[in-house]
Amino acid sequence: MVRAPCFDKNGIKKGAWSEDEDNKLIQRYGHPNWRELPKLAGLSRCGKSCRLRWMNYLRPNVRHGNFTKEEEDVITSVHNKLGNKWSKMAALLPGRSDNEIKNHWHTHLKNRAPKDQTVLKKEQSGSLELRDANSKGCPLIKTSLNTQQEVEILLAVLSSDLTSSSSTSESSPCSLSVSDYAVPSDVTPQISDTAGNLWIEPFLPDAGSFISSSDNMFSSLGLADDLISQASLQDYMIDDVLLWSS
DNA sequence: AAAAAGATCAACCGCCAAGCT
DNA sequence: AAGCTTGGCGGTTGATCTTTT
Repeated sequence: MVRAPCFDKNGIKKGAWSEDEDNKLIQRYGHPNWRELPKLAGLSRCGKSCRLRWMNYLRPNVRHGNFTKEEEDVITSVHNKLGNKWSKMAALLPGRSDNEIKNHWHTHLKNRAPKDQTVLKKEQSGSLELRDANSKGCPLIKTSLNTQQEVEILLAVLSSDLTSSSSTSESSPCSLSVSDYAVPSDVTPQISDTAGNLWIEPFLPDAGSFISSSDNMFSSLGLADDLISQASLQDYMIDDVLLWSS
């Protein structure tokens, strides 16, 4: 299930690694420069290929095989909050490589998402929607895109809430991601509901568990403290919300 | 039994940020 | 300040394996 070995025009070998190559790489590991390492080890590989082979298969304590339920829970949880941050997931799962986690997500976990989950959808106009996947009607939330920071707050709040609510019910967490949203920096934030109230109002400061359990997430997004405070959540029911941008 | 379709996963590719010159 | 090098990350590919028809 690997690519057949071959050589490119520069004489660099590509494709599956042989046992002999693995041994040479292991013997030379520790050199501070990945690009120099293959020369010293007598390998016809590029530095990147050596690094990848080492990180995914040859480094000590690397694990392969079935993922445990706990590992899958970690992956699902991080994915719900941060999207495709495979390296962050790998940091939380000793012995697992980002590549393996990524593969496992695409082949096993991704398809387990329920059909009635709430999903975000990027609109052609650049607006942002939150809607039930089965609903053909109005989106739960629809807003003009604002600053990248505003979008990240929106996604962070929604994904965290839906994830936390899933722990007390049978429903599964929804999948949210900020990766697809490029937001013009000069657009004035405008998130409001049909009555013209600021969208953030349902999330007025509340020193509840939401904030304390989400500090790391917000910190990782680089959000200022006052914005984190604004993003706190109280009695938020996703199905009750219908917000439109003006 | 054979062909087709789907699933798996190792490895490659391009982009980006940080560090160095 | 600008350009270059390097390591790291996430998306994608493609060969092989497994299941279905």
